[in-house]
Amino acid sequence: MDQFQHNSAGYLANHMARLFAAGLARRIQPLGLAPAQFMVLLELWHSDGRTQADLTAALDVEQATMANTLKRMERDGLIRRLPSEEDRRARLIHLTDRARALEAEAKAAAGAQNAQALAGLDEAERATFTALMRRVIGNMQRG
Amino acid sequence: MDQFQHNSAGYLANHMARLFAAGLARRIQPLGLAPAQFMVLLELWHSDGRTQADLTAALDVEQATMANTLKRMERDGLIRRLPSEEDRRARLIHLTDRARALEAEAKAAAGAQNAQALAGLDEAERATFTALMRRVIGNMQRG
DNA sequence: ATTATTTACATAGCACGCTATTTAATTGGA
DNA sequence: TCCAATTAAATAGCGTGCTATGTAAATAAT
Repeated sequence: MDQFQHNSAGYLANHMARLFAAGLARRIQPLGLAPAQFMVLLELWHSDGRTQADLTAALDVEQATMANTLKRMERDGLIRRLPSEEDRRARLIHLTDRARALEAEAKAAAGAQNAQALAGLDEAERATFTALMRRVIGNMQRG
Repeated sequence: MDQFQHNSAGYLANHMARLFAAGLARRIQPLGLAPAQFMVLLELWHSDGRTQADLTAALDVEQATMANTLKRMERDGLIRRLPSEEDRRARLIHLTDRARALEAEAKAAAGAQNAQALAGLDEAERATFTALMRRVIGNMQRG
């Protein structure tokens, strides 16, 4: 039936994620940021000077995905990589002044996107929604 | 805080959609299909011989995205494009025998992925979940 | 009828996700 | 100690999403 795709959780999840990404992209583009860069910045604003492996684990993406995102962030002047003292294979990721200066505005933009997405949902509905997403994520992670 | 990204609806939506896509990809790969191709096939199994513009609207992606997906599907022997009689700009998309033969197996694979994702959710929870996703999608579409 | 606009599709170029492979450094075991 | 296994990161190649442009056909407006 025609409803199969539009009713399936998988289709809705994909559609919803695309709309989230597009909305966030539109809002942070004036700051010179892309969505995946913003996620890395969230981690680094929280604690700077981490390894690529640490960021990879924190955001649950593949190592190669993170490596490419960091390459673009370095190109764009958002991070610098300094050799680690303890492990000569690793390079620690450090925010630039430019990236540090973007924190408030970027977080506000992301907050606005979340607010728009969740408009009309009361606190209980928001809690239910995120709890259900977490359960579904858990189901797919083990398996 | 560390919880910002992992608790935000946007992060969860992105994560969930990636897990859905990865699970579906793994399940339909033995059939020689990729996720976006499967979505197009769902539309064509339902009604064949449509225009690219029609498929674009049905799946709510950009025209260029659909054009590229259809190019790969043609390359992979899933579709053929026949000139439209009424409009010489348009080419109607037709399933090949190979694509037609994959319907049952591919739908079963997608159903299994959805079942895994929604395991442990009763009917009411599933209904709540999809209803909430639809509301959130609606919020982001208008604006 | 001619011109302007719209429509259908293709293409270029980019972001970001993935798998698979390679290189270099570190760690562990014989 | 020396060799094997592991670990950190880079790179290649691809799928799928996007915006921006270009081209040809169809439609609308003058």
